Amino acid sequence: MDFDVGTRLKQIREQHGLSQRALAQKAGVTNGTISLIEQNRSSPSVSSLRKVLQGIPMTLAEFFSSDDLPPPEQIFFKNSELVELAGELKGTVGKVSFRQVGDLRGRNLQILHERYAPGADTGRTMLQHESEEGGIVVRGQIELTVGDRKELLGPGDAYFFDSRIPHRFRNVGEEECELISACTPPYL
Amino acid sequence: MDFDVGTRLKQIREQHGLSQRALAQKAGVTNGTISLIEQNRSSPSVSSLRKVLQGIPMTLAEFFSSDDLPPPEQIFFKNSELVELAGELKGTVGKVSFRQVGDLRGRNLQILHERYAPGADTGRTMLQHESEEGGIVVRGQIELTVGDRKELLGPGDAYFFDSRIPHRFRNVGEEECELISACTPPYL
DNA sequence: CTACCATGTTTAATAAATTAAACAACCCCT
DNA sequence: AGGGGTTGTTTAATTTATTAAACATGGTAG
Repeated sequence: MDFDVGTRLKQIREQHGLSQRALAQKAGVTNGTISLIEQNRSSPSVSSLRKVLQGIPMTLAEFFSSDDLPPPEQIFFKNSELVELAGELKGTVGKVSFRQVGDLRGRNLQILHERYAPGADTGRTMLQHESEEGGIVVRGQIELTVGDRKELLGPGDAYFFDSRIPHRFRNVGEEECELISACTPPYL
Repeated sequence: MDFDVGTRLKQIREQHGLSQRALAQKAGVTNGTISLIEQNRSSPSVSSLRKVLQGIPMTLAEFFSSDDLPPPEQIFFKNSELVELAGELKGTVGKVSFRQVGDLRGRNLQILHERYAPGADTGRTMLQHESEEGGIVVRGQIELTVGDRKELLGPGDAYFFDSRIPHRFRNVGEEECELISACTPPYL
């Protein structure tokens, strides 16, 4: 957990086009404080940091959520690629199957049970919400396009991607398609 | 941005079954420090807070991403109670159905596609991970017990609850049960 | 009931963050 | 060139957090 508070603050401040003094005034601290923090020569109290971030403005959660999470490398998962977790669950009785999509270190997720009529199509290409989404196909087939990758997914197949990448769902079959998905943070 | 650091820390510490002294030792600070922070009588420096959280362990981002969501009041959702979102999605073409489980303000979620053989049963009653979980039944029937509430869920029905509440899944039918769930933060 | 061990709280001494003000460097303008 | 304005940095004084140790409470065994 080596979080570089100083560099992070400087980065954010400059991204907002603020000088140390300008930010200091809006935040109600002195410019010296900002300087020392950015050099990591003092570790601000959270109350100070909160004041500083109020001048941005930005929440503490946003500040520390700068683990610019690299987009997961694997996007499409075939049925057999789902990770079975039942074996690692303690206290289970009988035959239980828990199968996980990818190696998620998820964020806020919205669970969706989606159905697509034959020929149905979502033209959604851009998301302002920085979010991730994933899902599992239950019935039928769906053509999923994510960036420059395209895949036809059938029952048991799954997907997981950063939804800032343009994407699209199309039911190219003649059967209704049913899938269950999750999105983080919630799409609506 | 009124983040209650003290209350938050106390909450987390107790959820992990640690005393102030136990946490202090693991973190490399004194018990008095923990006490004062929890009473909001001192605002820790982020370096101190980082040390404390390392004893949990927990990242700063996770710590501040605690918009203490009150446990959702509704636990069981009948098929018809799922919230249809397709109408609010812009740019869709054709017949698309997006149905959401509850009014989630989710956190880190783990997506699971679960199957239960007839008679299968999870005896899991306690979770140390503060987490939420939810899911949708795809096939078969499952008896879900959450705290003092019990419900038999069939295809299309769903659930959503705070998994710190003792809970249990039982397939009481003669058919295999299949459901898709999500858990936040990841269970394993 | 008493002794003991764990818990959280408080207090004076110490260490560290924050301030206020001065310093140095840079750019722009006349 | 030389002001006037800005930038970020530094330094001594002050405020605040942190420590170490004592205090108070609660439960439990003997």
